[in-house]
Amino acid sequence: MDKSFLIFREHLAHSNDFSSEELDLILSKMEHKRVPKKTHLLSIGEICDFEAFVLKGIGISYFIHENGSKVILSFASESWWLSDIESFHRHAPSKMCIETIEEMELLCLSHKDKEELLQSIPKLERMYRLMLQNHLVNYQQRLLANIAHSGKERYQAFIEKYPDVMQRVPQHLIASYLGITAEFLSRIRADKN
Amino acid sequence: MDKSFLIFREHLAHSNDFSSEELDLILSKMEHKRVPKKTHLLSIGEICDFEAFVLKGIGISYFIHENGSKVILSFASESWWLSDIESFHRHAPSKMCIETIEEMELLCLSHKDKEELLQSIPKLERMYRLMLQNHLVNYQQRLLANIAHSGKERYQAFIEKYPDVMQRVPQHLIASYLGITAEFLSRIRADKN
DNA sequence: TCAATTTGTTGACATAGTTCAATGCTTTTT
DNA sequence: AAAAAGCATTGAACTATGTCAACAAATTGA
Repeated sequence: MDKSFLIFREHLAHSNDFSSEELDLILSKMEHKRVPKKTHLLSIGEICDFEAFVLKGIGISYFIHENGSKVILSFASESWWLSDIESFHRHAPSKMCIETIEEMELLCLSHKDKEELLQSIPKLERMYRLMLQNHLVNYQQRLLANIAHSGKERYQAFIEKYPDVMQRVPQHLIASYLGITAEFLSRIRADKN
Repeated sequence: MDKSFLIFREHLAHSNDFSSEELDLILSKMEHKRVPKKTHLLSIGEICDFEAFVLKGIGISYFIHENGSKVILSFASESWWLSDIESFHRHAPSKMCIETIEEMELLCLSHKDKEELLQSIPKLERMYRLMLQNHLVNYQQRLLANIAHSGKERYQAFIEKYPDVMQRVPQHLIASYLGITAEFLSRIRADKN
């Protein structure tokens, strides 16, 4: 077993009690991929057939605004998942793009393999449900922040919460994630207080 | 069996294949409640111990902004669920409020009963997972709209998507849901085109 | 190592959306 | 039926944020 898989085993073991055999079975279905930086993993209109656990590197998912600019939906670095949930589950053409920023190492699960795993390890269903719940709460809070807080406040909360991301991705992508323009973010940062 | 429960049976049967016995078991755990209008179901700091399926009426969940105003997180009318997922699952003090707007009829499930149901009907776990997925996609799209669309566009999308809600709740709450002020929504509506 | 591209900054101006205060209209309460 | 409370509208002034354009700095690539 590749040593780099450890981060994933730990991730699974963390909040769940899978047996060693179950962990092996899960891992056996996950395809280890190495992807160069600035590479598209999913384009608009394609059907997303992966749920990728990030072993290394950082990637983004984003929509394209009518005016052509990117709207960042999420960043995914080590121990996060990268996928278009909607497309993956409904087998529908994706409305978003996914691409790498740095070189990435991923563990990818296909829809078919995921269903098989869920059949053989019912406990997994629960893990996914809990994961989705946490995810959902995150989106709720982000929506709330976008409605109730200023650009500056959102920026400050962001660097507090994701200091590493701040270092690893270009500022204009963070601006987009925060729902402000790159220029405005630059001004916020230039502000003395 | 109360005839009004039918809407819930249909809801469950719709996308899932529960046996009649399973449906009965689920229903047996759900407490039927009638709640007058303008009634608090959950206040900040309380632990939310219900997931309520709406048989009738309409309610809201909202946060209180630092300046004292409400920020509406969601409306819930017939066939929707009303709960604070975060508080319910983590047994944590709630950061939001839930209250009725019209008189409501609810089917409430407690945390303990939910866990018991999940034990006896593993298929339920899957249903919840799928429900959460849809929910999540909704929040993603709403976040996206808040970042990428103007107040006017969001308003137009809203009346398109939830024409009934528009009729049933005061305008200023819809403004809050959309992330704009009541005054600005009024001006949008006054606009000729 | 030089050119090309991407990224970040700054200024001047434009605008979507807010704030506050006044007013009239409904709905609820008594 | 009157009073009170909540709700919607409007005007005027204000502010957070966007746009466009120019430029500087950093990174990448050949």
